[in-house]
Amino acid sequence: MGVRSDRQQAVLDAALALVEAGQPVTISNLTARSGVSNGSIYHHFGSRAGVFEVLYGDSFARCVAAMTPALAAGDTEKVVRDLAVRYLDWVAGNPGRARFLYDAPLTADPAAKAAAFAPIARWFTERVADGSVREFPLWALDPVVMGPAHECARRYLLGVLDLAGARDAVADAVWGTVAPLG
Amino acid sequence: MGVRSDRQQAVLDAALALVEAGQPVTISNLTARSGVSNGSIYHHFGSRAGVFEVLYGDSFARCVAAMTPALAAGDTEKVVRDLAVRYLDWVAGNPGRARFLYDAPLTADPAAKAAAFAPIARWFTERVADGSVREFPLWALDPVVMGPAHECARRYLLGVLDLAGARDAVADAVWGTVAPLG
DNA sequence: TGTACATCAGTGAACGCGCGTTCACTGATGTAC
DNA sequence: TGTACATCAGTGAACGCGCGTTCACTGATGTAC
Repeated sequence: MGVRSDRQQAVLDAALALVEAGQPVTISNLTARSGVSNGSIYHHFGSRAGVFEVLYGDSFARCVAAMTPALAAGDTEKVVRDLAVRYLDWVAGNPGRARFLYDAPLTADPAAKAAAFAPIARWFTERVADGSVREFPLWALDPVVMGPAHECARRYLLGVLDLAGARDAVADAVWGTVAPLG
Repeated sequence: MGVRSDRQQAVLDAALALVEAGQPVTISNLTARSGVSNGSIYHHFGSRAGVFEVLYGDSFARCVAAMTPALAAGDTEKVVRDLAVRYLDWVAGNPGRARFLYDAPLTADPAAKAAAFAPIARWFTERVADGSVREFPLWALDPVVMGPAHECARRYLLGVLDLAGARDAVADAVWGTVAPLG
């Protein structure tokens, strides 16, 4: 999806607004929120799932882009903690997109996701190699190391957890999962 | 819900089987799988949500019951690792119930859940007090400390993670979130 | 012991509703000659 | 400079479908007297 017309953007914006409002992303809700007719939505996106695919790809890229600047810090512990905190802050600032990523996790192909994550993965591979981080299998990076952040994000999106109040505890825990054994 | 009739149990079994098969738990699917008529389901459970409530309470209790024996071990690290591993094993052995707990997290009242979790919470409170475990806020126990286990369980249920192969990495990480700083 | 009635388990056709999708159509904007 | 045609954006009524739920009903099992 190259250039995006005003109408396409209006539909995508409406989809996000609906998710944020906790309302179902139905075609009729999309037409009501965006002012774009249902036929026009099908003309541009092909199907309801087509809207979701675009929104998913968009959101995933934004999320990773918000995290990667953390790698710039020099200190290993600071980088790890900052990655976790940046993720939480992105979720808090983009609840619609985050909900979207969790609700439709099989929408994008894994290869594209892995490519986007590559810089972060490489950073960890290097630190494992030089011992500044505990050894762990690379597949564990997102589900295991970032596990505390993910679970807190999910509960925040359900409305049962204060994410701002969880920042420090999550950063502590995430660093704890990879900190060298004392 | 005190004594449970054969028919009630048949409906609950069918609901679990449907979730395990990845099929939607609709009333018509329940009648087809269980042989119980839709009217009878409404007679016993009041509504579709009524079925879910019973199943949720049931499953949560079983899950906690599968974990608490871990507290019996003497060594602190062993207990923490065993809690994580027992949770993963319960999920692997009861994918239908687990999927259910994750899909309908607001079905049960938090007080009942907290009560069931109390023994485990108390164990951690004691270890925090005597320093055999790092200090962390108690609300963080499930989402943060058990975060790696939860995220891996969720991805296993989506079919994108090998849970048996994740046992060690998860146990390492969970212990890392609470291990005393070296 | 018999009779009348209340209660409860269970049935399955029928309902209204909202969903994603289709389709015939309009109108504006290139493009060929 | 016109004219004919193709292409594309956009419309909105209508479709079929599956859903949760309702409801009038049957039949068996207490219970009162």
